[in-house]
Amino acid sequence: MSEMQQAHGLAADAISTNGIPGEELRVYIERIERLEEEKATLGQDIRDLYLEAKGNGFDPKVMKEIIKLRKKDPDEVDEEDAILHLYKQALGMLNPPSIQ
Amino acid sequence: MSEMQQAHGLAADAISTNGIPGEELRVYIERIERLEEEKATLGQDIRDLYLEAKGNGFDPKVMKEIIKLRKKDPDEVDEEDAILHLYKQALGMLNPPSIQ
Amino acid sequence: MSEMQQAHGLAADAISTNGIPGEELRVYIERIERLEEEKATLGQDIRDLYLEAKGNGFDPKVMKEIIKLRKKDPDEVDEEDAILHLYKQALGMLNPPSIQ
Amino acid sequence: MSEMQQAHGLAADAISTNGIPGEELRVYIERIERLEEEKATLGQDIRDLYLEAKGNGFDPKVMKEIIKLRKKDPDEVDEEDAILHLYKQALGMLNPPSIQ
DNA sequence: CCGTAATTAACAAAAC
DNA sequence: GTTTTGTTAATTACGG
Repeated sequence: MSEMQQAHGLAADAISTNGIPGEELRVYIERIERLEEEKATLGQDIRDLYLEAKGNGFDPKVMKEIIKLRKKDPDEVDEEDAILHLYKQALGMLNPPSIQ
Repeated sequence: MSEMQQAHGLAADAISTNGIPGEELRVYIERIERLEEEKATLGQDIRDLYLEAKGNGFDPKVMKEIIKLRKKDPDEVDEEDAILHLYKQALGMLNPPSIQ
Repeated sequence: MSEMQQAHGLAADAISTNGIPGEELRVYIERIERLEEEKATLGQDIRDLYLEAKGNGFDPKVMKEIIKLRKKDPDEVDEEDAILHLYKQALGMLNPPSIQ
Repeated sequence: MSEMQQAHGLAADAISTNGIPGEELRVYIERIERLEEEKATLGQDIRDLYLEAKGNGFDPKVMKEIIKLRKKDPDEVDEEDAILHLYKQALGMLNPPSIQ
């Protein structure tokens, strides 16, 4: 068996005249296209949900921030917040203590 | 009925002490997180498929190019190719005619 | 200087045989390439600075966060922080009051 | 000399009460902000040039493609084009030979 | 060197 | 309509 046939794991008649196993390639392409379509649908669903939430008085931008925070380890978040706070102090970026 | 209750369409007892209808917000957040999870799973599936194709001798980068082309209107593609070719000519970027 | 102009003795019109004014196009391309080169150099300088700061004990990620905050209007930042805080309250995401 | 002073290479009086050498941090931040500003200016200049070229009849999208090609090794470009052509053949995506 | 993470550029969508 | 904003894709840099 030739190297190319071994590489692609296909019978000889699945190989196009140019040496590319077109059927195998087509199957990969179509499976990926199908998955990307589903992914795009979910993206649209998510966008719709944010719009609906916005219509009900919620702030999508802040919702996204919440979701981002919930994905992270709380300890990591606290740690990073602490460093950020130190840097703000060192740079005089903090609001007056009365509103902390 | 208060303005906020009207805006959010919720019964009084669904409103947190801070004025945010927490349950409604939580439901939105959790629905979005669920959809994002499914979306991420599909993204992983697509990556896996590219890896499998690569293992079988295909070039993922070129596959992506193919998929991008298939999404476009063929006439658009031809049109843009034609302009690109003109620009290459004008800039002397073309290979010798023998291999065109 | 354009080869084509020399070859064809074209002057003001500078139009290639394919109808594209190659000299004008080339000038645009080269000006853009020059600017992109300078832009890339600055990007490298910035990366070097972050590395140097990291070597001196600073956290580049937090520095980036600081820089992002300094670009925004402080009132906007405070406003958004306030909403974020309300949402966290409503979702029970706040740490115990003792460490607020 | 304390560990922190060594790490930051600063005299004791440059250290804020919270342990962060604020002056050193501020200098880094401001240098980076300056460089980013210059970088943004170049980005705007590039955008302006594309707009001007567009106003003179050139296609910015194709110009970008040209610039991308000129950055790459020509052999790489040819190689990838060849694979793309093979895949198109194998998938029946080629135009009739008469217009190749 | 490979996979991962982060930056950047391209594209699409939505606000004004 | 255009102009910004947000999302997605791709390149690049980094660490294992």
